[in-house]
Amino acid sequence: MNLSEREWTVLNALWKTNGAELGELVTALFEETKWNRNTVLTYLTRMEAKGLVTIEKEASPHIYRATVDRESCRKKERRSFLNRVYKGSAGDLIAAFLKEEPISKEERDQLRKLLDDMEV
Amino acid sequence: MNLSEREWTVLNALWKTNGAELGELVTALFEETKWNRNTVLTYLTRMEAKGLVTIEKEASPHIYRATVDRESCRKKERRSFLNRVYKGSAGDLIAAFLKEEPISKEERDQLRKLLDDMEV
DNA sequence: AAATAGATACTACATCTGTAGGAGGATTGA
DNA sequence: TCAATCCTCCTACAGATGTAGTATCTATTT
Repeated sequence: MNLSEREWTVLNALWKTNGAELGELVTALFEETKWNRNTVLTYLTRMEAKGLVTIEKEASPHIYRATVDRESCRKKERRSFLNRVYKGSAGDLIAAFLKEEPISKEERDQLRKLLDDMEV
Repeated sequence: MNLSEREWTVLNALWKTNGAELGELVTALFEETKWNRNTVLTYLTRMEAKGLVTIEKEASPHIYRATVDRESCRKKERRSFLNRVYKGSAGDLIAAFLKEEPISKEERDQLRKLLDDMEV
């Protein structure tokens, strides 16, 4: 299954920590989202049921951690985005981001290098 | 609101036409999705309620058209994807696609040109 | 010990999504 | 003209999502 918007938000918070208590997560998320504490708890519980999160229940307070890793979630999301929105045309996709988003000099050089490495 | 996966599928079909009848859409979508005719109709109806589609009801059979244009939908989706998955880091996003997706020589040249044009 | 603040569990509820089924009118091909 | 198709409308229903409220238990602070 694809992650929902909110699940991404929760996971982004979890990935910053190496296991966190509810209170920490609530605080960390509050600024961005204004979520109620129980809202966060509901997300965590549901995400545990889906296998996205583990809850260490022996600890008190419980410790919450992501069980999925960021890069593989990103990868799935890239696939989905590419096919859904660009019908698989990565060139168009990249060009659109390039035109629209500010990219630093260093990043540009790095991207050029990636392109050049493909010329073999 | 973001478009759902299925809404993208329907819109992709609509954008290929310049107004289509239900039967045409059902046929066009069937190969990819195997959707039941009424499923398609439900999507179209709901999408009309959301303002994504217009239904020309004077015509019989009705004519269905997208009211949103592809590029602006793509743009919204890019924003959403970039922030959700890459927290705004376009460089990382582009690098990931570059590394992973096959890009033709022509596209590479075009992307290089885009990069070079930014060097001013 | 009583009040307070956190944490957890359980429940709730409106929407949105995905996926049709059935009824009834319109069209058309035999 | 009668059956076979389409088309549109209306209804349904389960599961996912977004967002908490309540009740309870447990440390902690006064």
